Amino acid sequence: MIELVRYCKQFFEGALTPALETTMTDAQRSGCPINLSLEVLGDKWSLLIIRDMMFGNRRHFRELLTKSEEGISSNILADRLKTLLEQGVITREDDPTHKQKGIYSLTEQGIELLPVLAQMAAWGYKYLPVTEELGIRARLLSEGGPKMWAEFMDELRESHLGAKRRRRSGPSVGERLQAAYESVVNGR
Amino acid sequence: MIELVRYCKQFFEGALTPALETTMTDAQRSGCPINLSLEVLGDKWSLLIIRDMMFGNRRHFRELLTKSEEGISSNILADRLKTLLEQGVITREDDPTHKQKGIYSLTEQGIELLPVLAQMAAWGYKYLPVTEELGIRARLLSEGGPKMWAEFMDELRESHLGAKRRRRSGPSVGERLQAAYESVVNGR
DNA sequence: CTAAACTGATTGCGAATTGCAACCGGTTGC
DNA sequence: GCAACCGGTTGCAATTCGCAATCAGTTTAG
Repeated sequence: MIELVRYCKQFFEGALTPALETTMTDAQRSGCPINLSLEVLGDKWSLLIIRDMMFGNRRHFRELLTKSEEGISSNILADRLKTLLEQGVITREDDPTHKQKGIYSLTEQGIELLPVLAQMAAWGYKYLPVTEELGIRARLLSEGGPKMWAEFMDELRESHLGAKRRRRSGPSVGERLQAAYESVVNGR
Repeated sequence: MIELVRYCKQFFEGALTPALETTMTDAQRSGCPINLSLEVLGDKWSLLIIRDMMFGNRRHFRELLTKSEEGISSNILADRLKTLLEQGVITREDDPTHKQKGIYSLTEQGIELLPVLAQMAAWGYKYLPVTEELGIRARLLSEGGPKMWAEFMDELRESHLGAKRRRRSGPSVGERLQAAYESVVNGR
């Protein structure tokens, strides 16, 4: 793995355009899919940002900053958003209603992180000291299984990618999760 | 969350025994299952160690250290093994054949990280520049689906927990994954 | 029209974490 | 008895993290 880095270095050194150099800064340790995923998402914040975008409908910088349960700081948030943008997990576009606001959206690649989050949530729910309010979504998603995940991903494709979705009867998965959360918060 | 930390600090400060201090170092940021999972596994190495224990049959310190595709350093490995032990993801016992060797095993909690790894591998395989050799396991696991995962987890329960497993016909999932990997390495 | 609040960030700085190499005492195999 | 191997530990430099303060431009309230 280190050999590979050395190889890349001697191969590219001095011959890179600045533009390429900035995109090649990530020296990958191996071509293993788990390792590559961890190099993109393997820290304490990236997946939390994705979580908030998926389940909390946070689409603006300030929303992600202040409505975060864990209290991310602004420089970390800015850095992670930049990385996720570069990796193609999210996109950013200007908000037409406010010249400074940006709207962050999940890409298809980002939406397909839902099963990862769902499995991670199920594991945490089973083995870690999860709060009742914050665990209810994990429980419902786990019970709903891959079928529910697929439905939720379809909803995300609608709200983040603008994809048309065939109409369903009854409340959406997102609405059901939110309602369940609120009913726990309000003491049932 | 920060308030909680401050509260704990003023509550415990100066009144902690050293023993309690070492076990209370982890100040959790929130009771969200995803966050709690990330506080245990949210770094670049922990899940790679689990991966090597699951798919590479690495059970000793030196095996994990030297046969790692990515080249983990010994202090990091020691630190992560300690954390995973404390969190109940793995266990350690003395190797009866060698007074210095320890045998690390996955607990049931650790074995149930397989779906997380499988989803992460599937995502990486789909979206990241995965090597053919190192991607073949991810492809087979993805195609095999939850049924194959469950079978593999049963095999892990046998090799790590000493659980009895009802006999199956044909090669095990572990053997099939290994054979597929080798056939790719040997140029088919 | 002006002041306050809000926008998405950036900067500075101390503290914690990481990565690397060297090293350690004890054990095993030859 | 001696080299190789065992699971780690230590020292140190470099990077990253977390926090608070700050910034320039934008919107809103009075």
